[in-house]
Amino acid sequence: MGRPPCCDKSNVKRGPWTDEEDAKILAYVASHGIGNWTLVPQKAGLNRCGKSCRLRWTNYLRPDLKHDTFTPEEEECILELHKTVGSRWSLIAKRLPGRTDNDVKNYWNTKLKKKLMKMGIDPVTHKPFSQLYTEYGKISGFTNMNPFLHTCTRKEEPFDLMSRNDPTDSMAYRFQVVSNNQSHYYNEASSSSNGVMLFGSASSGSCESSQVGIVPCSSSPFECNEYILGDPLFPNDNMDQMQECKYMGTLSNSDSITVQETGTSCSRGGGATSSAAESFVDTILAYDDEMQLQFPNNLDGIYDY
DNA sequence: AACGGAGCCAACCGCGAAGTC
DNA sequence: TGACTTCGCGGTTGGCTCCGT
Repeated sequence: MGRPPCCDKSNVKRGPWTDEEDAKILAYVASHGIGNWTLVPQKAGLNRCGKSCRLRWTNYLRPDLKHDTFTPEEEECILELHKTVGSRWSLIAKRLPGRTDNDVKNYWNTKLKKKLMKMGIDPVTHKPFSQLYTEYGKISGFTNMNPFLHTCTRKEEPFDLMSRNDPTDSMAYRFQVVSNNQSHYYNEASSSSNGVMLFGSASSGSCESSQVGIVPCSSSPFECNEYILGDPLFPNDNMDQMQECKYMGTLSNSDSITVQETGTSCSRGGGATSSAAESFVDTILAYDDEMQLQFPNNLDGIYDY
């Protein structure tokens, strides 16, 4: 059973708002203030969905909104914030008085994204394409791997990311991709519309300390292996192995994060990781085979990789 | 003048979170 | 506690305008 519609969509007006409708909302808000939006159409005498009324108010009619073009300072601010939080438009808009998330989103999609691309900068990672190709090459076997790995290990476990002023208002996600010899961890900057994940930055889970370019994270440390431990597909013996190797990420002064080893016993060498990765892949494939046998009709062709 | 493509932006959609009973 | 309602968000779409041919 789906969620019931907020209103009878066949009987409400849609599309562009008229001056008269705008005036009714403005008059209603002026006398009643902002409250239950589902009641607004009825009380204001509008044949519109309440959600539509709210949107019209928040994106266009609010008296504190700016309707002029973005200034270079605002543009700079958007770029900087997007570099940090990705496409969390409402977060970015909160830092720009008079701008809505819709404004920022549209401005990004129509102007800034293209501008960055013309400059040879990836609008997702904010890194030069040349640098991305280099990094991409380092993750050998990335494209040859089972594509399931690119998406299945997304850990829907938000962690506090950056937000230098307000540590509570920003969340991001990390990904684990097990490649040939290493586990790679990524902060999600955004995901593309076709479902292919795009990675904001990478930190290596190798046993060597490394300095990697990365979107700035909060000062609160994290442990990479915690994301693997909760994975039901990951064999227990390998989990134990992973547990031995702990890394701590901390924010340095610059826009980078230092990943360093904090565990006392890091027994995992390249071979061990490779074996862990292979076991992981094998487990998934075995699980997949089992599913195929159980539901041959449902899975036929869907996971054709 | 007519047409088509690109750019732009307001509005819509669907989902998850938060709130209420 | 769980069902239901409302809100807020990010992604997407529809349609208008501009511009080149």
